[in-house]
Amino acid sequence: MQVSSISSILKGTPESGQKVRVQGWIRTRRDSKAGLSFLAVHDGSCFDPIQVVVESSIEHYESQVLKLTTGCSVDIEGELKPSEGKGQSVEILASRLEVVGWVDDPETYPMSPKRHTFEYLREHAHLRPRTNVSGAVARVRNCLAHAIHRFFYEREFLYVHTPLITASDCEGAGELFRVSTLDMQNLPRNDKGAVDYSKDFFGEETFLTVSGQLNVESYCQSMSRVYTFGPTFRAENSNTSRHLAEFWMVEPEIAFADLSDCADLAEEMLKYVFKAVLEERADDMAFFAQRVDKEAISRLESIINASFVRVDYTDAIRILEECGEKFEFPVSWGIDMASEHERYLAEKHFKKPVIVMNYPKDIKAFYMRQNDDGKTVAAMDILAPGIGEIVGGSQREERLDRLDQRMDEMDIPKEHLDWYRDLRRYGTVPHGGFGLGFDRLVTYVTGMANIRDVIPFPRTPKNVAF
RNA sequence: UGGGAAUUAGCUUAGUGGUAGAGCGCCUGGCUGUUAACCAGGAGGUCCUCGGUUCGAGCCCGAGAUUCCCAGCCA
Repeated sequence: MQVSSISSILKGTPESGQKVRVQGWIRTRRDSKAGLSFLAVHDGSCFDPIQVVVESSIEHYESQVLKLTTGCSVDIEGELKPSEGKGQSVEILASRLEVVGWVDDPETYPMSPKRHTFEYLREHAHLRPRTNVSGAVARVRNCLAHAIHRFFYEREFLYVHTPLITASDCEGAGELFRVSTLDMQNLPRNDKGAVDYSKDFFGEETFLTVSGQLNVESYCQSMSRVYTFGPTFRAENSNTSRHLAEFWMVEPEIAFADLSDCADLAEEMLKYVFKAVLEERADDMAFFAQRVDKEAISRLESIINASFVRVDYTDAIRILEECGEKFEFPVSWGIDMASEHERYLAEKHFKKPVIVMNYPKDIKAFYMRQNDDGKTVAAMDILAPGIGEIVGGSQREERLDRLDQRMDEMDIPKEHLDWYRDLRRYGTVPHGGFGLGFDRLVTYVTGMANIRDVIPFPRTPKNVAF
């Protein structure tokens, strides 16, 4: 007999009165000595489990059904019928129940049916998808990823698979993880005593990428509208609730575009995916609003229906200077804003996502386009309440002479970036894009407090156990 | 990487230098179309590790490990 997902059953297929078969795992078992057991069975297809009623007349009731505990896997057939109890509309009256896998020792089963701390769940990352919260996060994460691809596909963007291994170490986005096949116990040396990377796999030093942007720009210069969506790596010793050593980033790049076009794209994309998650994962979002963050749903609704605030860096600094708030780090034009400043703008002053534009050139990357004022570059950050920077983007410097000038000023070696400079030599166009921290997006949408709880197996300093 | 906090039963935790406590979970029994079920009973402890002070250390001191929070770096 064909297996139905619990999601499709709760949506009405098959209909009440028909035979159904489900496969899943026991969440809880409650017995009535009057001769019934109630099983909550889930299969991950939606937030809710389905209630299965098992009468004592079923085969192996005493020896098996009464021994079922949280986590056991089962294969059940029965009749779908309206529930006689409160709390669910339909339930399955079981006619056959097969225990596929038992739980060895119910007392020490780590996912016992009770509340667990997030720290505890992280230590059991392989079992935490069995919990309500991790399951809901997984479905929302999936929904967001799918919506992002859909958003770009509908707008004729090309999804480009940029490389994860790179020789460029000068993108200025942080410390890199080395990639090497050299024998660490016996490193080849050159005549100066330095490690001889010409003996390494690629014949030179290589690293895991910190961004796909430079590569995706190459495709942008032919395909017009492109994006990459993949893992990126930063070897920073960051110990915060919003940093990962391995995280996923969405990086669109558009040709014949300026900074304002980039900001428009980012805003449109965020609204699109917020709308998608509210429509497609209403069950999980209701759970987050109830148990994790009261504002989880209302926050997204209010953002969908309003424009993001756009403010020039120079004006943002003035707001901070004149607000009367005591900051740990003093505010003046030219500073790289600290968390407290970004939080003040997003959480207290504007109380919604803020797009800060046109930053001082000295605190931004070499590839960002210089503005005519000689002081700023066409860069933007989107600051989200509770998260901080969720998007960072810019219009890129499309003029080769200006790009070279910035590379010289910032001591960026050119030998690995001749190909990037070529893009300005042959049919250059104004273009730009942004990077969206996908895991930060999931954190923001769900209202979860820690980014380590929105990615299946978080990589942070001293943590690669799974 | 800096500053702070934490580590006691399967989990969450209380614990005042002198016999190790609770709630939940688990097991057993009772009760009930149950749904955070309820009632009664029971089992369950390397008090993070090493060293020190003390007649005596879960508690005081030192070192280490790990985790969390804040900050920095960023997405």
